[in-house]
Amino acid sequence: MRRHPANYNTKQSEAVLACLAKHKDEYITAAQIGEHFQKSGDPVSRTTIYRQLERLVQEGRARKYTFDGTQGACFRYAEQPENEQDFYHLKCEGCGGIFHLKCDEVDHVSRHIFETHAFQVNDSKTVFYGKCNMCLPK
Amino acid sequence: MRRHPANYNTKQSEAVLACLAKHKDEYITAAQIGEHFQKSGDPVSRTTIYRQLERLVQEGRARKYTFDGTQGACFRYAEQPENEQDFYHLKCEGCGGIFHLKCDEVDHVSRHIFETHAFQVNDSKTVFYGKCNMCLPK
DNA sequence: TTGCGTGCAAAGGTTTTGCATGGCA
DNA sequence: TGCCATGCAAAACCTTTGCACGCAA
Repeated sequence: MRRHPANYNTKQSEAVLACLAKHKDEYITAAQIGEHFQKSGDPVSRTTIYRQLERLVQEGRARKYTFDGTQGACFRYAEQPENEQDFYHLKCEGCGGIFHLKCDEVDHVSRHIFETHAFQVNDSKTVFYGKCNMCLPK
Repeated sequence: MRRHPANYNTKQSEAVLACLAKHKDEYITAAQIGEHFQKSGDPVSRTTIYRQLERLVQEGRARKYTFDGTQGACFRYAEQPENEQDFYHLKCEGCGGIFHLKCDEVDHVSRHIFETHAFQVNDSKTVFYGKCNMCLPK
């Protein structure tokens, strides 16, 4: 039988996805997902978490990011937006927060870069580093 | 005696900086710097490389980046541009190449994000992920 | 002697892989 | 039986830290 994504899942697969959904837009790490399961009284091995995350990314149900972190580089994961819409990311170097940006002006620049500089921007992965409102001096 | 940056350097410090200069705009890793010294017949310990890189970044003579890599997250380093100018980065997800972008339109968006979305963009760290000319389908 | 750069070794992280087990069709 | 998800342990990385040594002021 040809498996469809919909029934290709196991308990842990769904659990990992549910965890990403619960921590919507938080861009959690594999370790954090592990802690989540630990607390919920149903621990899942780190290995399984990584394998499920990899699968979810392959299936287009999760996204993998490499944001600049304070303690070192590591991968972070988030749910794939349901409507497939793309948005830019603002990463605050002060508080570490990650914000979404949906903005026509940026879309315009994205097109401009493609037309003028022959580079096709993948909006959802693009990251503007900087300082958020709260972290700006004064 | 108060040391000045100019005479605060040792052989390895200069060597690391020279290596960054030699691999200009390549955004090399600590490991690659190590290989560079290995090949040149004058090996330097990994520890020293990291320490010199940290110092160079502190002194504003090098920049530290966290680019999304294929084989995992790690830090990459590059010379600080002599004229202190900032530019955006285009990271090709196909070939892994990193390109510089100096563009008024992007500068404009940078200001727009600050004025409208209250987020101050650090231009030199901002990364547009996507596909370069060579890697675009067709 | 004092300060500091250096390098070895070890530690602390994250992520991946090998292998045996167990569930389910 | 056969497939495959699971989990333990170990490996492979990257980066940082502790400690002792040696050079130069």
